[in-house]
Amino acid sequence: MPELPEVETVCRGLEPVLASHVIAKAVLHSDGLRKPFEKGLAKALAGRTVARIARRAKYILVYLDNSKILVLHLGMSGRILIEAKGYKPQKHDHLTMVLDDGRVVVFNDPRRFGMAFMVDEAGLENDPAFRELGPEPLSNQFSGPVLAAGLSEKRTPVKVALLDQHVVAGIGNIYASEALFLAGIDPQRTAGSLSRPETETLAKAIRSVLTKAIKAGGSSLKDYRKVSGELGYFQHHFTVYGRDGQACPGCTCDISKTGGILKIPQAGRSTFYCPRKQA
DNA sequence: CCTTGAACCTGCGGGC
DNA sequence: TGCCCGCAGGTTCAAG
Repeated sequence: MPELPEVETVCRGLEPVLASHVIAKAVLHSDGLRKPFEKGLAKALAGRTVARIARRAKYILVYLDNSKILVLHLGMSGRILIEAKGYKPQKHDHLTMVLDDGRVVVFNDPRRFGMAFMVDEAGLENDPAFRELGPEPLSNQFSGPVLAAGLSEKRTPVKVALLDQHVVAGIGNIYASEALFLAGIDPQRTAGSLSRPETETLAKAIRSVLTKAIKAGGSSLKDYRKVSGELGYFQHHFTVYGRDGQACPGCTCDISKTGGILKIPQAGRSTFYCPRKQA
């Protein structure tokens, strides 16, 4: 679920709930996620006021009033829920924060690939998790030439390169396939073999795909919150991801002969593409 | 250095 | 109905 657009949607939903609010109490309900929780994490949060929420790559940054940041990563299965006063922790809840208005922010993650840790605001860019991150694809730090520079020396398939957070930050397995489809580029192409026009097209496709997904998330966020406190969960309509065997939009060929959209393994993960549009 | 593959976890759906 | 298998949107570490 959580790639850049989903994380961005969660951040936008979290902002009005947390910003300017006091974390009255924080409670850990497990030993940790990927790594054990730092000693004193709950204590470090208690009594702090949240200044603002931001996102970097797939990380949620909760800026506190003491120049420290609570960093959250949703991993594969992490969710943030906003629950009403009196909420009782449930299965796979790892961290809950009771706010000054009684509401409870819940970090739930069944697979425990997520993360939650503190970092000093001043040291954010030097933290191992952030130091080597590539450019934000929706910022003006990102462009065709920047993408070209990131891909040029790579011998991996371009799809695999897009998952490398050093090249560009925030793209995951879904949007890598989606962007390459939109750009009309074969995911099996060697990253370094792309021409300048192709990297330009791909950079634009990345921006387009992510922007549209955020827009979809933003609009569905409102609706979803009417029935549940979960932030950023919504059904996307993907063009190729998860649609193997189905017809590719724009293709007029006979699926019974072509097989439609293909699913292939790359670097241990599934890639979806149309061999006719992405040749 | 670069690249690949496995590991980390739980839950779910499909096939038998 | 139940069991077993493969698979899942991410990151990191070891080994080649």
